[in-house]
Amino acid sequence: MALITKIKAYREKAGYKQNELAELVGARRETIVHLENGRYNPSLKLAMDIAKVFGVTVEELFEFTDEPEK
Amino acid sequence: MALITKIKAYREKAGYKQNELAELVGARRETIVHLENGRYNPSLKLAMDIAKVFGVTVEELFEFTDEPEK
DNA sequence: AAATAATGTGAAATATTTATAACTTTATGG
DNA sequence: CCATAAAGTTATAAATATTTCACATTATTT
Repeated sequence: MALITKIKAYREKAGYKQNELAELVGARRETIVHLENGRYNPSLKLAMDIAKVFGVTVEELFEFTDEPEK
Repeated sequence: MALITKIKAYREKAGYKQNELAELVGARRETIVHLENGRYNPSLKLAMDIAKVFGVTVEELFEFTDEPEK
């Protein structure tokens, strides 16, 4: 399961730094880094909080593909 | 943060037992029980897999309220 | 009413996410 | 170029989700 996300694109479009987005959703900057780079499968709450910041659905922001992680 | 979910309503409408839904999404029956009863904040992957079974969005299926859990 | 199926509970073990912190690398502005 | 900001990495610890298992309760069928 590989995670594809558009967080970085939306974040830059909105003009936020990673640390600003982190603060908006009550997470650490490193967590945002890891998510933008598809490191892991976040909690539903965090995913929804981020989607809400950008006014998009979770489905628009995240997609799982079936490839087993190498 | 309290989690409200419509999993049970959709599951019954679709005619699945808890163990059948669990198998469809590769989880344990007890996990479904706990989710239906709002015990915890699932992973995004699990939430999306369940939503896909019912053909609805994650937002339609799950909602977080701000009340701190008692 | 008895038997069985379905749902619920809770504890212990395991897996995974998230936080924390310290450091590196890359971009950006003076 | 130099200074600083922003982004990325890695390791460890802490928190939380999920599995596993064993049993309890509630519903359903005969």
